[in-house]
Amino acid sequence: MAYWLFKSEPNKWSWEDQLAKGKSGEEWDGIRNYQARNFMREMKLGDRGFFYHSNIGLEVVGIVEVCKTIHPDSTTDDPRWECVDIRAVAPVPNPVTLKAVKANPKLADMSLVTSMRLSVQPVKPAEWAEVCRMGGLDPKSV
DNA sequence: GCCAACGTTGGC
DNA sequence: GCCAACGTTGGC
Repeated sequence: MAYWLFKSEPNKWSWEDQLAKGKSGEEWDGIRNYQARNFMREMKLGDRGFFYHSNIGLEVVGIVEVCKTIHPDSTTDDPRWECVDIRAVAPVPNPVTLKAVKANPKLADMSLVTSMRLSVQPVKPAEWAEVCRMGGLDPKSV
């Protein structure tokens, strides 16, 4: 299983919005960046991801999973843009802030730190476990 | 609201 | 194919 990180501005699409969609999930549309799209193409059903609030909050607030693999983005007619669907799995009991990520030497190479502007990012298994631990989650249970 | 980083566009 | 101009993202 692979791990990812999804960024969203909470005033546009928040963790609460995602939670409200429940098990059916929601299209992760609006991505207009090739790198981000290419990562979504690599995603498989059941892959896990962090849900990160950018701009407001600046913290990892939830765990999501990929519930539909790559398909055309319904918000555009441009065939270049595709996306996956994700659904909420669990909230993070103690949201992990960007500040805390930056302060943790183990996470110095995380894309969140090194590729600040990328809106869909891969997360290494060790980083996944570390952020889960910081958030108060057992990595084995999510 | 500012501005740095960086991706994209378009003229040549 | 280069590179300057421009637009967007996102932390601060």
